[in-house]
Amino acid sequence: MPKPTLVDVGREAGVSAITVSRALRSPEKVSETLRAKVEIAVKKLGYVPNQSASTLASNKSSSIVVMVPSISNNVFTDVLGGISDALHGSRFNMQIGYTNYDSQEEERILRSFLNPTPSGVIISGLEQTDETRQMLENAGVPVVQIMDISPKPIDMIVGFSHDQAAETATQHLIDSGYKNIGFIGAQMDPRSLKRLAGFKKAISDNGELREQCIAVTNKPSNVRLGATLLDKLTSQFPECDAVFCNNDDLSVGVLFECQRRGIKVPEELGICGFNDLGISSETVPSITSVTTPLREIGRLAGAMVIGEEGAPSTPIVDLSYTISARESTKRT
Amino acid sequence: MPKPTLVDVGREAGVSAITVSRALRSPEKVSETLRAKVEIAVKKLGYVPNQSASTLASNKSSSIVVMVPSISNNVFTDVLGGISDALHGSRFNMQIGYTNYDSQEEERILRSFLNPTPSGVIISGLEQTDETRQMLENAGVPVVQIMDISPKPIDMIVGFSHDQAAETATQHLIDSGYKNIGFIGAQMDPRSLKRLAGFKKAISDNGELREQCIAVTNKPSNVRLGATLLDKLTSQFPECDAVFCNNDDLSVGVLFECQRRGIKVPEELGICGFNDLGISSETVPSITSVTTPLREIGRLAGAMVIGEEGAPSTPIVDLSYTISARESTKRT
DNA sequence: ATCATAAATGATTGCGCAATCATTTTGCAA
DNA sequence: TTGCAAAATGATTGCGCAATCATTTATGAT
Repeated sequence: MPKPTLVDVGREAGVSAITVSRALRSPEKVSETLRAKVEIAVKKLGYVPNQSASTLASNKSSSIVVMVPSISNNVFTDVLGGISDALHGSRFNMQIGYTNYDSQEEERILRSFLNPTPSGVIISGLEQTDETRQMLENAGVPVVQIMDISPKPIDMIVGFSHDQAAETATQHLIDSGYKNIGFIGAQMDPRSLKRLAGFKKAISDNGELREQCIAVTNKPSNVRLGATLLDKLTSQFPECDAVFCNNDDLSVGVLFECQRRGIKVPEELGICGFNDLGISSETVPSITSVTTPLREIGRLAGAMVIGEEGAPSTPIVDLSYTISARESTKRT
Repeated sequence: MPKPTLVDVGREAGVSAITVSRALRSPEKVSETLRAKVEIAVKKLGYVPNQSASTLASNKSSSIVVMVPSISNNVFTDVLGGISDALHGSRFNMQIGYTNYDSQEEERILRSFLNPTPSGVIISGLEQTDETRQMLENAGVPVVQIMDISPKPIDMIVGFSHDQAAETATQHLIDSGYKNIGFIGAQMDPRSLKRLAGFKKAISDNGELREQCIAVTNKPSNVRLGATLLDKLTSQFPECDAVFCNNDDLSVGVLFECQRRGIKVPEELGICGFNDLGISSETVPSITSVTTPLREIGRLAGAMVIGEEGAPSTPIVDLSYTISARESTKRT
């Protein structure tokens, strides 16, 4: 038997199709008895609404488009989890696009996702192409940029300042007594570059910035890369006594490499990571990291994009970060 | 201006709407000149096909539904990455559902995802409700179960045997000279239970299985939990000299706890993890783990569900796992 | 009872596209 | 040139639903 339609349900319940539609979409607008009859008919026939037809007829889909650079990056799985939380129980579902850190790809994917128009868009970062921004503005739906912060978002934005977070973390290393601080970074996307900028600012403000204190790569980040980059850093910058890492994969990798090479942490080398992904607090010694509100970003973005009550009333939400000072920077 | 439709493009190109549709969907069926004209018109108007209308008219959507228990579990991000790889460049897109390890929730989500009928379904595990299996069979589309293995899949299946993998890993511990081997597990879903069964079998085959050698919880897994469960295990099973961990989060947590408590690995305690998620090979000492083909599962499932050439020809694909023996079990 | 008003329900139409079938044009052998 | 198959293009229709407007029924004040 073919899938039942609204007409079938109507026939079963002895009412017209449109009444069934109403009973399902706005139960408060139909009488109690009728609502009950419809419910029974729906159950009996196993009726499930056809999304496409609904979207086509009403010209609005119930999906929230989420654009992230990567799925394998733990940072974004946390954010997606937050969005998922916010959308759970609402009538909206999530449609995820992976841009692979490529603005052109982002534009391409988003273009196809915007027809039919979704109910809202959540998009990572500030670096959309002009075309993309144009599309988003024309779409006439709520748009929430996430991860970063800016005074002029496309529509709304929730995130935090990567420069400031990195600057504060670097200052923490300086305050802990380290003199020759290096920077290790992978996957140098725009937010990573901002972290580098924040690092440079803190160093410059406290003395002289030397180019050899920076070891970065554009490869995707992983634990092993932390070891590789520490090698590179210590060979080009032997007097290095602390490292600020772009993210926690790297900082963990650095710690392990220190253990292998017999470098004492925090005495001979201080280590600070970024994002505080859960393992940093568990290693021995535990690793200082910048705790960022990833899940909260997702949750707020979700709430904002669907206009949920309880969502922030301002379109710009600058969340705080905290330095979780741990053993890896505790020089006595 | 409103979004252009096929009719608009047709008018612009001086042809009928249906010809435009054909030019876009099966370019080989229209003349070269016309194809060019249509292409120009499409570019000029910025035409993007309306998915809903297309789906409604053709009664087939171009999405592949993927059901996974959780997004924050690294295991599934790897698998999703593999599926994403397989689908990239094809005309199919991915629609992801999170079941949160709940069969009823899975059934509910899947029901809504099946109308309109997608082009295929990829679903984790074997434990679907009868209703769910029924729905999937009725849908008449390719279904690929993943992660586990079974002689009678709903349609197709790609995975590996969790019992066997765990049994082999436990045997590796026995062969390494450990005498009192414990089991640590979190998030005891059906596959975890199979691993436990494999563990028990290996132990029983080599002596006597004692209940106190097992410490498990249903909480979601994380690194800290490894430490907690090691505490529990060593208090109920003090003579324990090796642990097989349900997954790598736990094994890493166990290693760190050993470092904190001054337990020598691998001399006083051997450690073996599961899934080999990338950090196990980097810790000091490195941790033995069961390397499982997560990304490959995703890639094959993707290829199988879209019937890509290069996909396996058999509906049941039992992938291999390997024991990556590392320092944490190298008793000299 | 009468009427006014609101609440409840129904009929019609079109969203944008693709399936189907109909028609026109092209290529080319005889 | 003619004829005919094959290729190219077009016209019509309906997918399932929701918006809009029309109609019926209930409610209640006088």
